[in-house]
Amino acid sequence: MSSNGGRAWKALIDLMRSQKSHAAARFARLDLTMQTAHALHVLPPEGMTMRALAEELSCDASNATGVVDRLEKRGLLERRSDEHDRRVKRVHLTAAGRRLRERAESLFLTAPPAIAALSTDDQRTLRAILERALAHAETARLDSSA
Amino acid sequence: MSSNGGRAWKALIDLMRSQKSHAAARFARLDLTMQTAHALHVLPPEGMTMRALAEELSCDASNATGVVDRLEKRGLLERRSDEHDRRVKRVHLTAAGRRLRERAESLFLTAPPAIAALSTDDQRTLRAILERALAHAETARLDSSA
DNA sequence: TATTGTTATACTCTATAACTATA
DNA sequence: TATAGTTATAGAGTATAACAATA
Repeated sequence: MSSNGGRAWKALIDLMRSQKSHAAARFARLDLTMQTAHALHVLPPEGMTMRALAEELSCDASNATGVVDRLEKRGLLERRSDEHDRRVKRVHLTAAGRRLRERAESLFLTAPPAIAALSTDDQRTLRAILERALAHAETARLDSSA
Repeated sequence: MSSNGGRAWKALIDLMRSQKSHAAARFARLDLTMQTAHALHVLPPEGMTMRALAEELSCDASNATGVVDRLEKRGLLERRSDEHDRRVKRVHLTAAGRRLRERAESLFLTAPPAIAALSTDDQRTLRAILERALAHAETARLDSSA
């Protein structure tokens, strides 16, 4: 037999696979991919270094350059050189970027049919368990970078 | 405030994002990507048409050609022309493909640390709820293709 | 005419290595 | 020397359009 954890993981993979194109299509209407949408999502008002953004996007720094290039070309964000360390560039959302982010935020929080069809109880329980799993993931991430 | 369903969806996206490279790295040790691993996973003993495989992979038929090309080049599967309809090609796993699939299967069922760290109760509940969500997704899929 | 599979094309994501300009 | 960011490159996933062979 297989463990519940293993089966849960398999179900998680299958569910994401079945929902992925649906989710991507919704972001595509804003001319965003999951990755560019996430970049808008995590950029704080005070900006963020390229390095930190790459970390947030779970990708190599060279890929963050491309993501920022595409968004900067559309005027959604801008690079500013750091005054104290001229190697560093901080990325800031523009007004247009903040407006688009508002619209993207609601998509992250709109459950697709497969989730919306669950009972209220299931939805609440699912949320609670996934947030506990995320907390474990975050703890592990911090431990490994220490 | 946001709905639990919306929050659950957001947590699902975040969790998959944080686990994706970890999962991909495990399949990479078998020289498989998530997509090629899934192709091996779904191929039945009697083979499958390119069309049906593309449907299973949730991608365009032209992309299935590429996936099958890569696996065929490694001798993991083979294309056979259908006898009754010569437009159709059926894809079959080879012996080597079946052996590799065995090894890949266990990876699909091995929970990453973030899931394994959950309590036994949480793991069982998570599995049950996700499988219900998957059932909803499957129902919707069948309805839309009817 | 419609369908199956393929090719051609273009864009995005991903990783690695090499480079630059700073520190 | 080490670090921040970039460029170059290559492989993979994705979608659309056009095509040949077959039905």
